[in-house]
Amino acid sequence: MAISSDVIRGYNDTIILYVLLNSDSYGYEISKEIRRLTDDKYVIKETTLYSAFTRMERNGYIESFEVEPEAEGTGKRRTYYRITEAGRAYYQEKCEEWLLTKDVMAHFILEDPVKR
Amino acid sequence: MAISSDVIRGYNDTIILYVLLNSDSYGYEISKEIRRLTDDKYVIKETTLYSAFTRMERNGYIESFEVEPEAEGTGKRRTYYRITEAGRAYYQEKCEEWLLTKDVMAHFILEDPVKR
DNA sequence: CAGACGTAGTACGACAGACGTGGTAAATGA
DNA sequence: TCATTTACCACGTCTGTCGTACTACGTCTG
Repeated sequence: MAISSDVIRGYNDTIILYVLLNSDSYGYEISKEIRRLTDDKYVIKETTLYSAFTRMERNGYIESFEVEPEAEGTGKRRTYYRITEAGRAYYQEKCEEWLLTKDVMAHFILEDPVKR
Repeated sequence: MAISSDVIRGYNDTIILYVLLNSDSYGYEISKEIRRLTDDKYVIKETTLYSAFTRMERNGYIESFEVEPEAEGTGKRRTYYRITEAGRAYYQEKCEEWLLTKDVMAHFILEDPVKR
């Protein structure tokens, strides 16, 4: 079963910010990193990714900067993103909210130990 | 912190179906039950609840029946809902999906043991 | 007995995140 | 040479959620 994206709705931002926590990155790389981390269990859609960038930059959670391919053979021009202080704070908040959500949902989920 | 509803987006149906698993119920009662189970941590909005009913009935996950206040002093007319077989199957699916989602999200959440 | 509050439900419209479709363009590999 | 990978973007649609507003009955309290 693939994860329907609506499940994660509202958490794509959190996922992207997590990737940016330790190093600046750009769309395509972030997308690959998410696939890598989840063993392809979650594949973010391109349009979702780029619209998240727009939204988060508008909200001040990330900043962008263009990187031209100075060295030859480094591919095309890229738009890098850097997480801001506000972004880090927002990430923290969303983590706490997630933990709360997990607790709440636990009341409504019957796990089937036989099936797992 | 209150749970922003968008977090749970797509899982309100699951939550409602859980309440209906063991007994038929109606809007107002289901709403109270959700609050009770979560210690008021999650309060479903009225409009969200009733639009979920419409959607789920359309999809065949629940069936409705009217109950008139036969005995005097039992309040107003109520619309009861009953979960269908398709609804039970859907609930099971969503549970499995939730477990998968939890696993995926775990990669992107840093828990702060100090703060908890 | 008036008004507040709890019970029970509905209509309508707006918003926002996710995503489908389709496109540009350069670099790489077979 | 031609497909594939890399890299990004515009536009429009869909859908779940929610704000606002409304109806209507019963009960409790001052």
